[in-house]
Amino acid sequence: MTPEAQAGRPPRADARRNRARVLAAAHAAFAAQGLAVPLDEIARRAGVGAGTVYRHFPTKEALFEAVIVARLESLAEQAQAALEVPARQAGAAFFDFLYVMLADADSKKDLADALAGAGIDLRAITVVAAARLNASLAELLARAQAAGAVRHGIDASDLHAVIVGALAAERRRADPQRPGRIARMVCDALRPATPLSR
Amino acid sequence: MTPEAQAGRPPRADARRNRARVLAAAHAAFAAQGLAVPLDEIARRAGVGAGTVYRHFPTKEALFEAVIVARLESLAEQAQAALEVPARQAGAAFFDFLYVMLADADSKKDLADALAGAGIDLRAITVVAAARLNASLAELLARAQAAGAVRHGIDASDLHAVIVGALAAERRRADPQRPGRIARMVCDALRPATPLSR
DNA sequence: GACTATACGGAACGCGCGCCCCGTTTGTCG
DNA sequence: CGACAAACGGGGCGCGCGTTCCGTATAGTC
Repeated sequence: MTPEAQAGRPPRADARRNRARVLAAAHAAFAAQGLAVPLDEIARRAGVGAGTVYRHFPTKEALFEAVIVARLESLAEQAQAALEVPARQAGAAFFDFLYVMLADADSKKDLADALAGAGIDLRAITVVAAARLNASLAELLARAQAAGAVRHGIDASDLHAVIVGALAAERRRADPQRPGRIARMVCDALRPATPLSR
Repeated sequence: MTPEAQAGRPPRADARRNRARVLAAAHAAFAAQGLAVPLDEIARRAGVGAGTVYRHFPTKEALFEAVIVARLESLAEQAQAALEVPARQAGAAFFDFLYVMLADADSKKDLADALAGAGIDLRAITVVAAARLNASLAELLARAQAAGAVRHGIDASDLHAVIVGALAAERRRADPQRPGRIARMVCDALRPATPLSR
């Protein structure tokens, strides 16, 4: 349609800088307090006015989506990378990634809220990012099961549910001394029963 | 102080009935939608006016607390009952109660929210009820461990975290076809490793 | 250094919801 | 059946927060 319009001219330097600041502040604020955080506080943290936030993101939900999509895409990339291992290491790759995912989201309210769909209806973009992550996750799971490292009888949706649960559990305790304790239990739950593995 | 005042005369019949209605409606509403549900909707569901709700419960949070305390006390009673078994059945008693607890809270948002402390600061009464439940739970766990039915190396706080997580996971999927699937996985995670038990 | 489009900040608006008030209804007791 | 207190209900107030608007500041350009 209007190629010059959709390309536009590059945004001003301070605009780019402020956009980045807002995203970072929103990431921190959402992670710490979930969706409940007032938008004014995000603006304050970013050192900008409320109006500036709205020029970059049309709505608060859009801002939240942007933060979540960024995190989901980061996770999806790592999952993709985990698929690049030989079949024999499929089990290790699966569990390693699970640890990464749970550790990344440790004490972060936003991802858990988003995955749990707490109150908000996820928009198309978010769904796309989540779908990519889920696809990789399902593939990792299937390969780990084929390699005998993960029990049969569970599917991707079970895995998804368990991950959401583990996220909620980890964030609940917020125990910096022993991070990943829940993650270890979950991983044990996924493994086929073996003679005492510890 | 004023014994006639604190005893008072028995409340009117319709007052008792309406109080019960409000509690039931609040239970359903909170379970279905969490804290987010507007108070007017609870009143509407109960078939009363908003003013009536406030005459029985001074604040929305108090109403929420009343609902939660009722559920916690019910669970605490069942946990207490589960302690009445011989030591040899400690493992079964523990897992049975875990199933009850997870099943009871299946697809109920309120309990999970309350246990997770989502946004609200729990008041003294709630804490008392939760403490009683936790004490019984810890005792059940200890006995099950002593009986060799549950692995060592986890404590009551681990258990608590896992339960919160499982609640979140169960409520996420809301799959009426296969209830308790997460619960089964969690129970497997708690058991000491054994030759394939399924 | 001046000019313009772009971006900024924060005051102002509207809405939703928790909470309160008061005219009306209803249960209870003589 | 009549009278009085207890309880009801829903309209209204105030606040918090998402969103918008516009006067001001500043990056980019000649």
